[in-house]
Amino acid sequence: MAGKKPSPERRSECPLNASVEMLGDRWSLLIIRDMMLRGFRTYKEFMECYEGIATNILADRLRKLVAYGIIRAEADPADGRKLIYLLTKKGIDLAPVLTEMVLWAAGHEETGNQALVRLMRKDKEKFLAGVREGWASRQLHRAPAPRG
Amino acid sequence: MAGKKPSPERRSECPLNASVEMLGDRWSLLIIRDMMLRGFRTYKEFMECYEGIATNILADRLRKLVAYGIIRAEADPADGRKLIYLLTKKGIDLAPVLTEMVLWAAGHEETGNQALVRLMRKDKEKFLAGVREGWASRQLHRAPAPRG
DNA sequence: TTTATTACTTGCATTATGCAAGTTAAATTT
DNA sequence: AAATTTAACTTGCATAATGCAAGTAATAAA
Repeated sequence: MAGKKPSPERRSECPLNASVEMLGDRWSLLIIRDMMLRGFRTYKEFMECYEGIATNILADRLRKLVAYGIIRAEADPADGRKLIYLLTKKGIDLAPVLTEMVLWAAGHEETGNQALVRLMRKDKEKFLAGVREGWASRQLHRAPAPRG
Repeated sequence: MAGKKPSPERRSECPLNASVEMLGDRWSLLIIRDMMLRGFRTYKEFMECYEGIATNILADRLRKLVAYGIIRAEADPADGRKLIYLLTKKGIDLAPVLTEMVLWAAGHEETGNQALVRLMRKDKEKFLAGVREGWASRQLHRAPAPRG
């Protein structure tokens, strides 16, 4: 198994705590949502996030997500200014977490994006398979995301 | 449907954002874990959380979780000093979220509590049914939690 | 009636977040 | 080729959240 790090200074060994320490803030999961469901891949695109993330926070979260192995960055061969951020396997594996969080909120709060919710509810497994294959964002949005 | 509140000032209508605004911090989900999986019900018990929550933060999070309708508090008829905190339906419905977060971390990080992880992996649906029926905490821990 | 317990609150230091402006390198326009 | 844009940040500073230690009020136990 490549990629299981011992992690030096966790508050506890609990796997939920590990998730919370990596993802338990107001922005990380929203960035992952924009990558997974909206096909966003560049800094500038992430700045267009509905919720209005601050630029220094975005830079910090991208750095941390890379450090955790949830996303990776590579240079755009077509444009030397751009970095392209991509979900790793570990990042794509967050799809079930995002899905359950969406379904929970949609079931208990007044929320929008009912198209997404319906898709998730109708066939959760199919939706997750779609995310793994990378078509979820194109399915749901204008999705300019070409394959990496 | 009782209990769907319009929520005045969300950063966006996205259901994931709604979840993140309610649960996206370093403590809320750990408190819910301790209620759901360890059978904790009082302030003093929550203070024993593995990760060492500060008392003012605990008070704040309990207040917010009550305000969100995720937990509720009732007086202990047997001891006037005690308040008993209980998960609502909305709170119990977080079981799939917690489960996926646990499985994700356990699959990608070095973590402990493998008994819990095995139970979740072996039969996720059965585990979730157990949480709903309230036996999960007794299954997994010393669990002094009698029924409410 | 004194001591303990429970569930907090308060005050203050530290850390994280948010906002506006500035920087660097690479591309595009003139 | 020079000037302007664009992309991806960084920096500085104000505000908010978190963490720590100590204190408080109500009830219960000794």
